[in-house]
Amino acid sequence: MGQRSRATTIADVAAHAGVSQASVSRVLNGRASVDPEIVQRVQASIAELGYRPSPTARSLVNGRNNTVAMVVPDLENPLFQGILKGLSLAAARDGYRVLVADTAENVDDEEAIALEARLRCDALVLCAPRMPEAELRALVEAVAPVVVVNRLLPGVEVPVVGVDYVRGIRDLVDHLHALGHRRIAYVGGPPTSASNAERRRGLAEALTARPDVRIDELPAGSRLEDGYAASGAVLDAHRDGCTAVIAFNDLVALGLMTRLHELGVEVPRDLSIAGFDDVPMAGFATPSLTSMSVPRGEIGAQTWLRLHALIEGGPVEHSVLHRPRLEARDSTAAIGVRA
Amino acid sequence: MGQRSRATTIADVAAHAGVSQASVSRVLNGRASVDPEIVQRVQASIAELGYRPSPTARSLVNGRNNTVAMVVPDLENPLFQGILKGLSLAAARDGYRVLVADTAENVDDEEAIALEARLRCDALVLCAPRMPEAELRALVEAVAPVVVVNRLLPGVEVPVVGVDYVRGIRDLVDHLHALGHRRIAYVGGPPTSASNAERRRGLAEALTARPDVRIDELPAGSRLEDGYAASGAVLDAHRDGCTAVIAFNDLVALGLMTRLHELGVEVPRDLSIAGFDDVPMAGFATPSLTSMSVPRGEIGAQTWLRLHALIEGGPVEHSVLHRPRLEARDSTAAIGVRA
DNA sequence: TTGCTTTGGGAAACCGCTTTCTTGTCGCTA
DNA sequence: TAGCGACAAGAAAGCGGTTTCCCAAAGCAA
Repeated sequence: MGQRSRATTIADVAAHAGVSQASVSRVLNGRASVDPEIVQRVQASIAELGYRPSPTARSLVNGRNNTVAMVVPDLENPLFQGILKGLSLAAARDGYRVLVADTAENVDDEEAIALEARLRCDALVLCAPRMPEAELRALVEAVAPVVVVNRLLPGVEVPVVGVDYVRGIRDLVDHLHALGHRRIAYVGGPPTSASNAERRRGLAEALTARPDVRIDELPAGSRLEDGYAASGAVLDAHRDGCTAVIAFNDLVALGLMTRLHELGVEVPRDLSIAGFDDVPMAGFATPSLTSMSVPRGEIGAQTWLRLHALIEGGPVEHSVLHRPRLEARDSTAAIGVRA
Repeated sequence: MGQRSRATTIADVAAHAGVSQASVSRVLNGRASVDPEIVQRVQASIAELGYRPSPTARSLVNGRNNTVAMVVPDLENPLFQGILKGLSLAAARDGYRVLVADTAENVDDEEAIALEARLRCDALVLCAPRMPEAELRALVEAVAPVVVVNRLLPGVEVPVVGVDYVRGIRDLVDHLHALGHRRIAYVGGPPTSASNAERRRGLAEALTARPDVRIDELPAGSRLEDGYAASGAVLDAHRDGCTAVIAFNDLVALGLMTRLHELGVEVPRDLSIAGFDDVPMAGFATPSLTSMSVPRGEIGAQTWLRLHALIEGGPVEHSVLHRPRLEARDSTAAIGVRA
């Protein structure tokens, strides 16, 4: 690419070394047995001319890029960042690069962006796609090889890597239950979020397993502001008997705690609060926030593993859901005297 | 790319429409005057066959990719994430995609990664490169067109987009000075960080401008843990007369505040604390954290502006340093009774 | 020595486009 | 009616590699 003045090509090298292009190519790719003397000459010429093969030309003939694209709804989401980092590092080890495509939460653009990205890459990672399930099924069909992250897609021949939110939430409810809590408020995430739906399924399962628990659902969102704004509803629930809160994620939990602190509600004495994701800040909140830890980088690495296998046509490792790990900290405590 | 079974090519379209490849290409690119009837036929064939031109083949002949790479020391750094997001959205508007290359803070790999990335792209963004200045100068020469972010490079023909840390720190010192603080502790960042050096220059300038101020430098780092761990040194400085702290960034400030809270030091009554970067959490800390706000997305957008101009060979907008905006919050207050 | 199989390496085809070059057709003027 | 210029569209030449195909030389057995 680019406007460097006439980069040296394989033809230049061939001429300089007095051999054919084919031989240079063979040397370059370590093909067949080439006369050691020719290898020498070619390598010398390459070094002298500072020759670097054009990846584009190679792509054209090889039909592959050594590039994959990650399509993501919002690059600023810490979860996706961690996944991107893990993916990009793992891919780099295999000589692949990662292209990012931010759909800016624009559901209608998702498909077009994915298709376009696929044209430039050997494979795709669809990160938490927002589109309706039917469309998604058609899309993954069209853009294979592809790995879907953080969105379940039952009965489809596509590896899915994600978080077992159902299990995570159940574990979290168990934790609170063990602390004596029976009335729990769930401060929910964006209504369109698939992972929010998973969390709610977890709540439903937990209810079935523990009939003595009651859960109040309060709508909120996914950001600090949303948690902050949900404080009113939470306090209502509290007055109504809730002793613990599960927030959609840590940001919501932190925002909520901030507001509760302002209002003089003491956590965990008056109210236990738990988040999800275990963002770095969770351990540094006051009080430190109980959360479910999600291995972000690991998810990225696992994603690459599957994508790579798919690209190489090797055996496809199957889907995997990472079970979040409970990080019990100070924001949840045994139920005690109520304010 | 990819293993789809023999994608349709321009030749297929030409055959199907009964015209030459050249005509199809002309239709595709809106070139010259083509018989409207042929345009019709070609477009019909394209639609019917579901033809999409190969970006790779186009790249080969056009000598460009419509892709740029962003080389970054650590994708998990919130600052770089914001820049990446801004860059990628702005570039997308012009039909460009962004490739990410994480050097994992590995200084020795930076050059190789940058050169390799440049081979696949039309241009490069070097984000806070860690390498020594001499090498960097040689590198930017080699990989042009390039824009450097968050690292000053005086006297070089390369656009630099960044943050005016010097000015930001001076403004912050002014803020504290206005509140009556004269003894300030600076909890510094990583020794190799160029932006840390800039901040220190800001401190030096502030001292010159305000001879009545004294600043104690304490080494720390860039993360929550580093701030947490720096509490001992900060308390020493406090006992020694410091009434305010400027932290390398918000994470350090937040980590420090967490520890101080644990130790019963009250902010801002006993000690004023200010951070830098204005991460989302800053406004939600307890007390809310005074910080210098940096327009992350805007930096990304500005970077694209320059890169695009460079690629197109248009007039190069020159370097720009964004002056951080003071977000005065509750963690800094007028000097008062000391604990 | 002859004849056959290896084997190394060059010529050329090809990947899927864009663009130049060339040809053929049409319309116009003399 | 012949002749010239415009112009639309096809043929073909790249872009920079890889790979097939083929030939010449070498190695070996008979």
